[in-house]
Amino acid sequence: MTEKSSASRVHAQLRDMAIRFAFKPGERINESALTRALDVSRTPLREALNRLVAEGFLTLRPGQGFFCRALDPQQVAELYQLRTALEVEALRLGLQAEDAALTALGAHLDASEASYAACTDVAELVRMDEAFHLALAGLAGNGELLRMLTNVNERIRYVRMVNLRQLRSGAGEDLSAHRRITEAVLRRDAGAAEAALRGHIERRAEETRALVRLAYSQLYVPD
Amino acid sequence: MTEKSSASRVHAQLRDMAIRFAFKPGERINESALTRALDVSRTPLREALNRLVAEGFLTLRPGQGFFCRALDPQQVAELYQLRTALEVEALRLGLQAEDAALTALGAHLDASEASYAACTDVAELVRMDEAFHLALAGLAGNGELLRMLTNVNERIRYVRMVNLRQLRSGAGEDLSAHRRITEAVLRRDAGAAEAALRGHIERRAEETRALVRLAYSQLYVPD
DNA sequence: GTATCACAATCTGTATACAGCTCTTAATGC
DNA sequence: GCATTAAGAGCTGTATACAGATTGTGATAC
Repeated sequence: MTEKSSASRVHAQLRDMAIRFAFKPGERINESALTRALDVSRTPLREALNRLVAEGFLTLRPGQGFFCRALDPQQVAELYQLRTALEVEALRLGLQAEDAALTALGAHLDASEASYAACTDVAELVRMDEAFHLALAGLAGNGELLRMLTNVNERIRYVRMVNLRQLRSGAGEDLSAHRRITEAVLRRDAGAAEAALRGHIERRAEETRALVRLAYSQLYVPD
Repeated sequence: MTEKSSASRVHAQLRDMAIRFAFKPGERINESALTRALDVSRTPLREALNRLVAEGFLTLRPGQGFFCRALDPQQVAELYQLRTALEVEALRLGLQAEDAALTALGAHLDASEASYAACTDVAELVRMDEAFHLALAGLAGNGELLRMLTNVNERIRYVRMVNLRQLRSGAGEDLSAHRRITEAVLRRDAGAAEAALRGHIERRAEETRALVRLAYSQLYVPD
């Protein structure tokens, strides 16, 4: 069953590790240690690392090797703005989709709403949250846009998990945000849909911004 | 003076080649030939190729190697939509910038308008066009957004050159589009600025779409 | 003339080897 | 005790070697 190449397999593994900050922010990545951990030679390992650099998960300092990306408020804020840009434009485009696609989105929400409210696993929660937003953005039928949005999502997934954990433990989560967006979409009300979506993302961005600023010390929880 | 690593140097060279479609769309890339042409071994070459895959310039078919990206109307349309998404949101954010930054954009336009109208070199024309849009997007102060926009620009630069060449030889170029956008920005008129920018990009996208569809056969001009 | 199959050449993907640089550490001088 | 420095280990970046797969070619059968 090990059909795929070592490089792509290692690339997927390393991306998962980078998403969950298995490498600490700013940390240097030891290639020799990784070859032992992942049981590959340095050639495919470095090919995967180079791809992760291009994807924004790592940086490469010449002569010093690969480092994990930083995790500062500025970077997170920028990525949330990027997410807004992509999702809002995708929404505009998606409103041109045919009725069947829109009602499918509504059905998706109806089906997942209950399990979303009942879910206690934060990772699963984020997965469902991302799934809704990706389904919404998918209405645009733009593969490149979806690819970039997926990349942005992966790069902020960690702080998004912390954000949702906080919301669940605290008081403030607004479970009807997705519903309001979806209803505006079903009405093909572009103004209301865009306002709801933009407000939803920016609210989460603001929460996360405060989180990253104030709680940086406990933001990284080692295994 | 050869300070930088082979891999990054080769990466820059290959990106330039990919931008100008020195590799034909869909063409398979012969690594051995490239090692001779660029005078490096396959290891840094393949590291650079892997980064270009992540950047969207190439694709990698398992067991068959690297291929140049396609050049089909759908792909181009998607990238133009992506450009709209990024630039429009950057404009929204940029309107919050301080006066000095806005007037600097106006000065940039004043300074370049004459040479833009007089310029006959299409490559230089595209460079100036991109420079204006990047300066506009730069007002947002979002490095990640600018990075993605730069990548999108590089991937559509070839068709943009063809588009501008056609506009210059024909009748239709609207040289005042940038001016109208800038004036709305200086007035901090968000609605007018967004409408002008969106209309400008979508007009060019539509021209390019027709171009790619109808003139695909002469779109690729080998050296 | 067309399809099938075998063989050879070529290419991809990976492992390994090695040169040069970087960082650490220990020793020395003050 | 502290800064400086020199030696050593470890690491990065690149070249090369090799196994397996793929593609192209030519022969053969029909």
